[in-house]
Amino acid sequence: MPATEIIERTLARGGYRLTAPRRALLEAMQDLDDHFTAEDVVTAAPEVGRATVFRTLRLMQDIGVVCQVVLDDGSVAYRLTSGGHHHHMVCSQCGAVADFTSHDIEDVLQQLADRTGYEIDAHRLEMYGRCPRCRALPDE
Amino acid sequence: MPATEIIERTLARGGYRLTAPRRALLEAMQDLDDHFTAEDVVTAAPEVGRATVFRTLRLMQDIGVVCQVVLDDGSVAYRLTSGGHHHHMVCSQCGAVADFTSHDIEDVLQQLADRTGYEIDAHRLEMYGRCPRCRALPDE
DNA sequence: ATCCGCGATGAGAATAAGTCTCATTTGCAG
DNA sequence: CTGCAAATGAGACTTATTCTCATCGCGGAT
Ligand SMILES: [Mn+2]
Ligand SMILES: [Mn+2]
Ligand SMILES: [Zn+2]
Ligand SMILES: [Zn+2]
Repeated sequence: MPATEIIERTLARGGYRLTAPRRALLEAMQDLDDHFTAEDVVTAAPEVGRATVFRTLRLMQDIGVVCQVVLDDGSVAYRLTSGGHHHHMVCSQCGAVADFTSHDIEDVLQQLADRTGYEIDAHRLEMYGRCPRCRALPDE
Repeated sequence: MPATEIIERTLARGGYRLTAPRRALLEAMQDLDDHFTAEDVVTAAPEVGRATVFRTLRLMQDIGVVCQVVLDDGSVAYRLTSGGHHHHMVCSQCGAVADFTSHDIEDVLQQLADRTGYEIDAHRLEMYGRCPRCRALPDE
């Protein structure tokens, strides 16, 4: 949950202009669910042009403020992120996404690289299941 | 690299009809690269209807004959698979995809689940980097 | 404070990607 | 062989994303 201010500073640091549309989109994304589609953003910020939404989404990914989540049906959603490498756990019941990091996972991947001769310089791990809260619920 | 025959048996086992279009698409996919888009298949099998290509792609995923690969730009490609749970390593230089399985990874994920209280019933891991062959090449 | 250049924007068209409809075909169980 | 439910395909349709280009406005320089 990155503060608007931090994000704006990140933008500036990258040499990007701090424009009204970018501010508006940022705010819109913060008001949206924990993950959202490009179209959600278009709808949530009708005053901003469609092209700008897509451009901004890409920009924010580049500077690490927004990340992609691959849902279990293969579709992609976006999500504000506090930056840094991490993974996702998507609850199939309530739809919530949680961020995860794990040294163990990174270690195992490094070992895999060593063992196979591949040079892994990025990876993506998405997990699907049920969150503790949903598991605790009575119902089916 | 599953033999056509095995796939056809898998189809039959699932109670699906062994139709000419399905045969044609299967052959087309085998002739394509190690991964391909839906559009690639449409092009490679012009005699088969567009809708059937998409339907068949989904069907083959359902029966485990085709899997999705999430590329590093977030786009999705398809790939014939010998079935079973596995992960991908995508070479950013030559584009080749290799399948991977690792007990260590599965173990670590199970531990993560235990520790966090999440119930993980599926996951997706894609790795990006360079394959041994490309690393061995002289050039930049 | 003002200016100016270039990055950024938006309306809308264009393209890409995937889905739907429904009349016709066809695999295959009986 | 027959009958019929499953499967197909043409092409329209919907949805997603990119492109174009005239105009705008952020922010470094003065
Ligand atoms: Mn990781
Ligand atoms: Mn796995
Ligand atoms: Zn949940
Ligand atoms: Zn390679």
